[in-house]
Amino acid sequence: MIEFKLDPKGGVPFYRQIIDQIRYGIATGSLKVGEQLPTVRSLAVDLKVNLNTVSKAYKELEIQNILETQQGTGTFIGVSKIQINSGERKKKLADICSELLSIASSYGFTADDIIKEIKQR
Amino acid sequence: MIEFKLDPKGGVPFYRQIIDQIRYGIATGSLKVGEQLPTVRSLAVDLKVNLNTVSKAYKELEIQNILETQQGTGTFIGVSKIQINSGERKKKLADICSELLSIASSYGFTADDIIKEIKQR
DNA sequence: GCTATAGTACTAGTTGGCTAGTACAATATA
DNA sequence: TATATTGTACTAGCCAACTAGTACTATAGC
Repeated sequence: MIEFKLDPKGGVPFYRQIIDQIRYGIATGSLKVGEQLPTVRSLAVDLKVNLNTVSKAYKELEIQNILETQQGTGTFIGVSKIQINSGERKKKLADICSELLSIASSYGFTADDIIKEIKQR
Repeated sequence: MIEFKLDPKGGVPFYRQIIDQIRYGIATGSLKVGEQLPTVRSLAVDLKVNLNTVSKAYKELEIQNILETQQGTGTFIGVSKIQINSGERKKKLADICSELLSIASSYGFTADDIIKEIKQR
């Protein structure tokens, strides 16, 4: 189970906040494989947003093979990728690093700068 | 000097592409301190965009203390921050790393994962 | 001072992302 | 099979980001 919360400020869209919280829940173990998520309607009511907003979040996570949905039944944490497919996982990490490294380099920072900074934490 | 180029595809706004290219030019040494940039008009004609688009890029870089503009004279690479103000530089690096860490952690990656990935390059 | 050249300001149109309203379709279960 | 429950599809409105058009202001240099 997991407690959802939305922050209207900060500019992060609602559907993305939902996505992040589910991802984080899975990553930290609060959400387990096979567990059922709240229905789009109940979560929508709970968070006081439209059910399409919740639906959009679920849908995106389903595309990423993280959730599995069955009309009439509900939405569940998928057995599939996040823990299993280490190939895709590696690629994702590589993507994230590439993105941020290119930003950093446009500011004149090197990979070493970043590593040093991260290690300090 | 530097050769500007815009990519209409990819979704990166024109003004941001201009910013990135100037930053990159400074970081790599193609643009030197005190050097004059193309005028907003000439660069606008060159890139086939509105002069306001170029102006927006220059203005943003001026706010960041990277460029210095003088109405009637032109726009120049500033002597100031990018090389000198190491305080702001440090903060920028910290920001970038925070961003990187938070995105990565939402995917379940740790700081060590990131460091490993970056070192491989 | 006059004029060319440089940046600035104001306005407006377009577009895409986000959210909501509402109707539809599929499944479970009694 | 009837009905409740679940996800889906389609449409529309809002808003911010982006770009452009056009007029204005400041400086250089003759």
